[in-house]
Amino acid sequence: MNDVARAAGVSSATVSYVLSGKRPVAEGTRRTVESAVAELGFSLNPVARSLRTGRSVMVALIVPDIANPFYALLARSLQDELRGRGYHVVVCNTEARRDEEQALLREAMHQRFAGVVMTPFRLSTTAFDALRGAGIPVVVSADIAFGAVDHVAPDAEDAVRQALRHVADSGRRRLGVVAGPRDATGGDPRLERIRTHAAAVGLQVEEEAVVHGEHTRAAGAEGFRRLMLSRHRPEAVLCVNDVTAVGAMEMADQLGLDIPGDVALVGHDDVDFATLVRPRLTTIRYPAREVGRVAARLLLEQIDGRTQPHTARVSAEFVPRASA
Amino acid sequence: MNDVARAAGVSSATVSYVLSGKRPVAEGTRRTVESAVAELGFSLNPVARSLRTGRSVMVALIVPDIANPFYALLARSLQDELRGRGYHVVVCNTEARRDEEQALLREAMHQRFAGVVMTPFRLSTTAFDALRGAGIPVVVSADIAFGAVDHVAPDAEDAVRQALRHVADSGRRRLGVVAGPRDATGGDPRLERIRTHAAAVGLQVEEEAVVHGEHTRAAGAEGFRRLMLSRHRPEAVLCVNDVTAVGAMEMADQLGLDIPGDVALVGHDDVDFATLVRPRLTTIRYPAREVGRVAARLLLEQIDGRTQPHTARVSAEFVPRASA
DNA sequence: ATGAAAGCGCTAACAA
DNA sequence: TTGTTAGCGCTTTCAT
Repeated sequence: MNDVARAAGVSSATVSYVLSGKRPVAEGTRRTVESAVAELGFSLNPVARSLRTGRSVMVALIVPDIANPFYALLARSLQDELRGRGYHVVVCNTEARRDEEQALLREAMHQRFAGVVMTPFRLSTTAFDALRGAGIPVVVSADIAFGAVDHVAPDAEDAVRQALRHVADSGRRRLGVVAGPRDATGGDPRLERIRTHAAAVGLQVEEEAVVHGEHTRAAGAEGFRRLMLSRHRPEAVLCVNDVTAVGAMEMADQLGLDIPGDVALVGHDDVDFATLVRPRLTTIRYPAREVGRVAARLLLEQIDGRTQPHTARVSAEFVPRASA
Repeated sequence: MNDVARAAGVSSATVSYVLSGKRPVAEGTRRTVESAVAELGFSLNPVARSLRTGRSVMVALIVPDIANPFYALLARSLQDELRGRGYHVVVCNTEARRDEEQALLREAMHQRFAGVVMTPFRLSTTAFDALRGAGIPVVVSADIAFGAVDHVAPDAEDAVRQALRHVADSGRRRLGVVAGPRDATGGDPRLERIRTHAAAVGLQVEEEAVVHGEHTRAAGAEGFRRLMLSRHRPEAVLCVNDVTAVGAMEMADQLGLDIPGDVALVGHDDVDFATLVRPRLTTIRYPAREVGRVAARLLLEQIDGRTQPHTARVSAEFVPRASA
């Protein structure tokens, strides 16, 4: 920057102000500086800037697994929205483990990240206090709220109600659920929602018809197997997300069970491959792209000065296809 | 850091040396400092460190689209390997566009990134000279080499030969190819490999049986459609990757064509959903996880001082399933 | 074995 | 309207 200042015959402060526009600069001076900048191909050093301002240009996206297509699409969307404002997205995988979640949050603080977008699984609901204290904007994308931070929450009541009515209408009674991990923070809201609406349409969700596991293909397969081998085999199974649902499908194949003939199957999320599997997966869509957009919006609002926490609702939607 | 120094009754230099281990420190001093660090919950400011050393702790992963499951898995793998050494992965999407590729490379320089892992598509082969000049480690994951930079290259001759023999053995003669974009740097090596080995097993690849397009589902569908509606409809189609192959599958469905009955289909990559579609996709596996591992290894070697460019070969493998 | 001090490149008070 | 300057927190040379 000093080179530019010298070339333009001004002080480095003036160069800084020309570049940032934070203080009026005489037209002529501005032009001289700008051409010196162009001449020398100069550009600001973001690291020095970060040190001085205490804020970097990196936004952490902290999710269980970027290889899960839901999070991959969320990452893509978030980046598309943030790039225009000059922010970069650092992707971090927690594997839904509490220690990783905490470690990554700490790291985000140390690195003075410009913001954090996270889907926490096992964090305590007060885990973001430190970040907030450090003035780092946070957006949580989850079924439940985590303290007083911005929250992108699904509006899924209608969709789940429709899904369950759809299942009930096909004459099924006994419902099974492949739920999330038992020790996730706040339990499993998707499971609770299913319970609530199941009751309303006369569906039974026995205690032993709920199996818990991680949000992975393997866990989905295993959970589904347990359900199918239980005394009171469910006639319809809802899965906590599409990845587990696909695991369930593969297991059905192995067990020689027909979907939806022998058992109906419903997922959550509507990821890319939901229309690729056969039968096509009936699911409750939670739009990753829009979640990314909304998260970016909330984050930028905070960066721009909003301090009051907001909750934005994103509508889920029932998507009946062939598996139920 | 000054707080720690004061608390321990030493200079900040000593604190720095205790933390970095770059100079011997008396056992007693070390302990005093360490407990002061623990006491105050101190940790180094990575931004200040980056400013001073001229190297940040961020590694850019620059790919066409992180929502493509191949790249998503590559990202995951790269992070798993790099995290232990304290590096973070910044994911950048180019949409395979030259201007984005260049812009992101420039940005990586300005940000003083610790390294760049990239799958370039339309860059000139000298595009990395500037980065190299700035001393920033680069690893390219691509079919072709890009100048004198580290290169993770597929070793695919055997796999492609097997694939084509497999197709030939099933009695097909006319081969179609859904290839990559026409203006990609270095053409389309996958296409060329197919051409070479097709000749060897007596398969014909007519000029009009090659269609070009992006590596997307939509482009795959469109390319496949053109092939199927051409005068000399191919009896087998090879796709540049699995995403396009799945697009082709969907198009086959729409056109009322049976796979592999009416036309055999082979993909590239073996992404997650290759076993999810029906029929299961026959493909040429290119192991994303290992690509990530190898890229990380090469990158770390450079960070640790190697300057001589290396090429690492990763074996592709023919995976016969139901679509061909 | 340890300390003093310069300086990485920038921003923002304060001064003129 | 512009300049001077202090420092952000660290690493590293040089001195002790």
